[in-house]
Amino acid sequence: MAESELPNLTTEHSTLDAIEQMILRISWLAQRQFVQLLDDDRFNLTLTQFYTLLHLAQTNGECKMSDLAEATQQSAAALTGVIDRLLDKQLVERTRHERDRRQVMVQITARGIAMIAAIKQARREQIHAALGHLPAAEAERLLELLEGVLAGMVRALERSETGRLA
Amino acid sequence: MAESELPNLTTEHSTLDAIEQMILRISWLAQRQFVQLLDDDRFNLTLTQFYTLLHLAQTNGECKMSDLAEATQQSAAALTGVIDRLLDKQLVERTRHERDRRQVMVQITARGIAMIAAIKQARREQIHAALGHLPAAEAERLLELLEGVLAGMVRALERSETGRLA
DNA sequence: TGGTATACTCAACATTGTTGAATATCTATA
DNA sequence: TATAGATATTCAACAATGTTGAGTATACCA
Repeated sequence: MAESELPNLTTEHSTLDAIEQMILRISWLAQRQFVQLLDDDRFNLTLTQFYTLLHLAQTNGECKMSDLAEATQQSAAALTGVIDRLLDKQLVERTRHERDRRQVMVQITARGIAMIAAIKQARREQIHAALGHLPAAEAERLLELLEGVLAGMVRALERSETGRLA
Repeated sequence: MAESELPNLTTEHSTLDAIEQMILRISWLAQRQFVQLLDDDRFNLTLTQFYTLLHLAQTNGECKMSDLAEATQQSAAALTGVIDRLLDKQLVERTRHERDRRQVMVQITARGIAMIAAIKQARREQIHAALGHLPAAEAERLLELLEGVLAGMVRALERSETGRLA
């Protein structure tokens, strides 16, 4: 399917090129599928809001705005607006750092934690529908390989960022 | 929808859960990385513009607005604006269907084709930077597994769409 | 001919993203 | 202790995308 619709722009493409196409298509589909889920009346979150809230759920306690911006790959200015809307939904709280009054600290609320848990459960059902047929051994192997992919992408992203941000 | 075939959630789903997390994170990073690339002065495209142009490159000749909207998962109203901007950049042309004057046909220009080719080449270099370290055998195995993932996701998405769209 | 379906655009609005300026606060130095 | 500069964040103005619903033009059918 993927191979046949590639308009062979160069002579040959390697396994890596095929993996690239696959990752692009899986990313597109995964996000679309997930956006569909988040749009449900129970959640009513955007993708950006979810990723931001997820990071807050994963870091116990408070999180500095600038750290959160870096972790979720957003500019500080963009994050301000996202947090505004999460605040409206009472999913996070915003306070000032006690000693350094410049810093704004964000913390997830109990309601936010419940929201993330509910989304994860729904997502779990979705992923089982998509991948439940995979034999356990294959799943293990896939996980290992994906860990390698993620590590490689993080490194590549960090390298390209030092060239533009720092 | 997923309830009927819901595998027992109480037992042993840690690997699939981990894969789910991994796919979410990789999707997020892959998209961000790609957006960064498209933002380059050479291209200056958004993700939506790219996917729209890509589909036009893959379908030789003209494409109906409504077909293009469905293929790229956008509403007709949203697509109108996207095509407006691709038109400004002289990457596509817009004409009317000769017989059915209601239909608007879009076609990629030579300049658009060159743009897609250049982006694919740059993307190829990016993926090599991220995954070039993978041994060939691992890459082959990863590709096979990703094909399975993609097939599962397409099936799951089709099932969930028939329940809401059709 | 009239009525309805189809194909698309437009208008109004929300969210996200960018950049650069503004504000508040901390820190180091003379 | 001033004060200059660095740091952390927000704000303002704008662009792109997305949604819904209304409007316009065209096709088709009875």
